[in-house]
Amino acid sequence: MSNAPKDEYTVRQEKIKELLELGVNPYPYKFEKNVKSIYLKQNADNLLNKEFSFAGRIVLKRVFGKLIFANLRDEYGDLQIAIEKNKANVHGTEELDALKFFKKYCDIGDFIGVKGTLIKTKTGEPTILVKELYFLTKGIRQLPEKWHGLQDKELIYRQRYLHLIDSLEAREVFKKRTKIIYEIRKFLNDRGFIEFETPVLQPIYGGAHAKPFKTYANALKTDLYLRISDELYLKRLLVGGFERVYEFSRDFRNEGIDRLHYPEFLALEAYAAYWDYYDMMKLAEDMLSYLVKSIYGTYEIEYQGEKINFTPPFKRISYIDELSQKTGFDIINAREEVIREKAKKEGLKGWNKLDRWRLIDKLFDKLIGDEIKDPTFVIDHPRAISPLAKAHREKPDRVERFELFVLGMEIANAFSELNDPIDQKRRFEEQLKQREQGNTEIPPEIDYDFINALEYGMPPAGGIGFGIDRIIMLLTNAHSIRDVILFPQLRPREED
RNA sequence: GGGCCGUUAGCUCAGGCGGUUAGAGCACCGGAUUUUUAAUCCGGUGGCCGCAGGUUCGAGUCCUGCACGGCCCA
Repeated sequence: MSNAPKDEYTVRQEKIKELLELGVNPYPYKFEKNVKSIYLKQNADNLLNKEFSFAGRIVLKRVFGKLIFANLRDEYGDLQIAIEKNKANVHGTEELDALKFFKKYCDIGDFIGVKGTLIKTKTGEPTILVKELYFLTKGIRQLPEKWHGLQDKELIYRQRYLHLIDSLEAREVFKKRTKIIYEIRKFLNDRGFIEFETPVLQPIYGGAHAKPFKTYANALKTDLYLRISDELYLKRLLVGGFERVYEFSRDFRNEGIDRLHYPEFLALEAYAAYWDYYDMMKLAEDMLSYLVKSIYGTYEIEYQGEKINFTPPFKRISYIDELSQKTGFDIINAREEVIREKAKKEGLKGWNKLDRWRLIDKLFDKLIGDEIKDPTFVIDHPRAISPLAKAHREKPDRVERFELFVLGMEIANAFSELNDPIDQKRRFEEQLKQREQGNTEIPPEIDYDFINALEYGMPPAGGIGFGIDRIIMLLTNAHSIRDVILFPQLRPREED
C-alpha cells in the first residue's frame, strides 16, 4: 500500500467502489424526471411548496456544516437544490443521510436526481429542498474551471461534449442551428416544395466545380465520389414530373479549411418548375427575411460588430457591368494579358497560371464581393463560368444567374436552369476543355445520363443553392464555420 | 502555401532580465461552517513548462527544427 498522493481520477474511481459497498449503484438504469429547470425557474411563484422530481449534472457545490447548496444543470439551465442535515435520505439506503452522502460521494460532474419541494431561499432563489437523493452517474474526470469555462479552442473543437457541458451559450448555437433548418423546411413545405433524398455516393460527380473525395464500392466494383452537389439529381426529379423539390444536402469538397470553408458542409438546393431566376430572387429574399425575423423578431441583425439589414427587396448589381467599371476594362472582351496584369496588381495568387475566367472570378470576389455588406444580388454572370445556367434572354454572353452576397460571403447561387439538352452538352464539352487547360476543379467526366434526362424534357425551372452553414453563422454571430459545426475535423493528435 | 501568435497542474492563467526546490485561482483531499449562488476561512495533494536538438557552469526562460492549435493574408 503506497502513501503516494492520489490524483482525482483515482480518487473518483475509489468512490465508485465505496458506493458499491454501500449498495448504491453508481450507474443505475433510470430516473423519473418530471420537470425542466427552466420551467421551475420561470414559474417558481406559482409552484412553491409543490413536490418535484428533478435531475441534472452537479456544476456547483456550496457545502456548509449542516446545509448544502448545489446547482444541477439540465438541458435548459441550472437549478439550485438544498440538502439539510437529517432531512433527506439516499435512495436505496434508508439509513444514509443525504447530506453526509453528498459531501463524500457527489462531485462536480456527477449526475444526480432529487425528489423534494420547491422553495425560495432568503435571497429569492428557486430551490428544490431535497427529501430523497438518487445517485445517477459518477463522472471520473474533472470538468473545466467553473468561472472561466473551457477557453482552449482546440479542446472546444476536439471535445465538443465538454464545451457543451460547460457552455449554455454553445448549446444555444447548436439549438439555433436546428431551429433554422426547421424553419427553412417549414418555409419551403408551406410553398409546396417536397423534400427528397438523392445519392451521396455518385459515380460521376457534378453540379459544381470542386475536388471530390473518392471511394470504392466493393459490391459494384466501381469508383464512387462523395457528392460535391446534388444539382443534377434534383433536376432529374423535375424531368420525372415533380414541380417543386428540395434537399438538404451534405456536400463534400476535398479542399482547404478556413473561416468560410469546410470539407463537409450543408447545402440546400431547391428547384421550381416554370420559375425563372427572378422568381428565385423573390424566394431567396422572402426566405432569408423570414428566417431573420423568426429568429430575431426584426430584419436588422448584428454580425461580428457589423449591422446587416435583411429588409426585402435586396439590392441588385450586375456582375459584368460592376466589374468592368471597377477594373476599367470590358470583362468579356478584354485581352487575357490585360486581365492578368490587373490580377497581378491586385496581388492574386496564380495570376500567371489561372485561366482568364478564374482570374475574373477572383477579381470579382476581391473587388466587389468582399465589399458587399447588406444582402445583395449579383446578377447576370458571364456564360463561361456558369455551365448550368440558361443564356440571358436579352444580353449576349451573359446567363440568367445570381449570387447572393452578405458581408462578403456568398450565401446563395441560382439560375434560370438550362434545360436545352444540346446546349447543355455543348457547355459540358466547353468545360472539359477548360479542365484540359488546367482547371482541375472541373469534373473530368460528362454525366451523359443527365443529358439523356434533359433530352426527355425538363420544364423551364428556377433553381437555387444556399450555403446553410454560412446562414447559420450569420444568425448565430459565429466567426468561423467551425463554430457552427458540432464535431469539426482536426488533425489527429498523437496519443500519450 | 506565407506571416504573426500560442502550447506551463484536470481547467483558467502568472513567470519570460537565463540563477537554488516552477506560482496562483478553480477542482480534489482533510478540518470549520444552517441561506449560499464563483460562498468563506485554515491546512494539504497535484508539473517530462508541447516534442527533439543546440548554446551555456546552469534553460520553463535564449537559438534551431518538428508537432498541434488560433488569427490574418493568398
